[in-house]
Amino acid sequence: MGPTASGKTALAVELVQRFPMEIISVDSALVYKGMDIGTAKPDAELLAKAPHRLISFLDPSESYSAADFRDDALREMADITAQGKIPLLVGGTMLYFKVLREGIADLPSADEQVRTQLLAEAAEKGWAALHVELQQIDPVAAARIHPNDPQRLQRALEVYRATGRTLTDWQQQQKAGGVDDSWGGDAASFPYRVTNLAVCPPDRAILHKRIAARFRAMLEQGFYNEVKALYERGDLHPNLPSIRAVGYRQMWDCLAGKTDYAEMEERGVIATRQLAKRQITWLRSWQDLHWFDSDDPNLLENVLKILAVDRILI
RNA sequence: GCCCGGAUAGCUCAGUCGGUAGAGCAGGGGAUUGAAAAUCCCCGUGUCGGCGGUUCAAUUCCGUCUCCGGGCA
Repeated sequence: MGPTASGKTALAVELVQRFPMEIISVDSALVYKGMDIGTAKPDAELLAKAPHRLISFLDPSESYSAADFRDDALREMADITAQGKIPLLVGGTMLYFKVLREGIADLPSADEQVRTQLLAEAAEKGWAALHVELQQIDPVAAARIHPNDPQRLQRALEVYRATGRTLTDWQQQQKAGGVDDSWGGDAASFPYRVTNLAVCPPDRAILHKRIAARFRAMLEQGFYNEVKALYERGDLHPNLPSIRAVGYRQMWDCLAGKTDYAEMEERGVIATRQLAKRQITWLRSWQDLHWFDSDDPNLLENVLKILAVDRILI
């Protein structure tokens, strides 16, 4: 694990070349086809040396979810372990890591019809009114969800309208099932022992420099043309999860003539920094996490020590 | 050289009819259950350009200097 631009891929490639491991990507943007440069996806040469699972299998017009990821990742982990190898989960989408380990409530998936309806109601009455509505049907969720958080409000109401049961109901059922054990998860739901590793520069300023340098490198590698190709398809739009990804959203605005090139670069870098900050917030409260300095010359050696202690590698 | 307009938070600016000031952005902290690279919450003391003057009190008024725009020569 680690924030964006912290060197996760480089470390993973070193590990997978030396040991019987296989990489599973834990990244909500790498899943998309045709989104390579801006997601810092490993290039073909690197993928040949270090294959990644769960990348480049979804069209950018499609949505993916944490629950989808859990299913897919468990399937890949089973496949890798069946071959006598160790799954190496690498990425920066912390919710995916969390859901993989702890499980997720058996909620219905997104319902476009209900969402569209809720959006229309919000446009008419405002989200505050919908928050009041949620307070009446699910006061526990309403207390947790801020009235200004349309995404979560919409979801909580969607679950109720689609199933007649509240979000809180569903989540309590999950807890009763005992799948939220904090370390390894319940054995049936997540039958693995894990070692949690994070790479990150200890100094935020260093991470910021790496982010700016990498965004510039992406532009030099043809990021503009990559997004232009998506833009010109005509069926994609900025409300899709894919196009909302950091960098893509800013480039989209530039292609649409809303911002100029210089502003795109500035905003792209800013959005990346903000993403990194949120990722670090997740990691700070992560249990049993081993931290490593991205720039430590003995990084690999130190990681191997931990893997030995945890008896992942003997 | 002269005239006009600026100079206030890291940036862009608002404001104080004289009682030491606040927005947006950036930045920092936090939340996070089918969109999560998403979505949201909290956090604002800074020689109010320098120096003088008037005043009980000047960032505010006056003078002057410096710098930055723009105009006239």
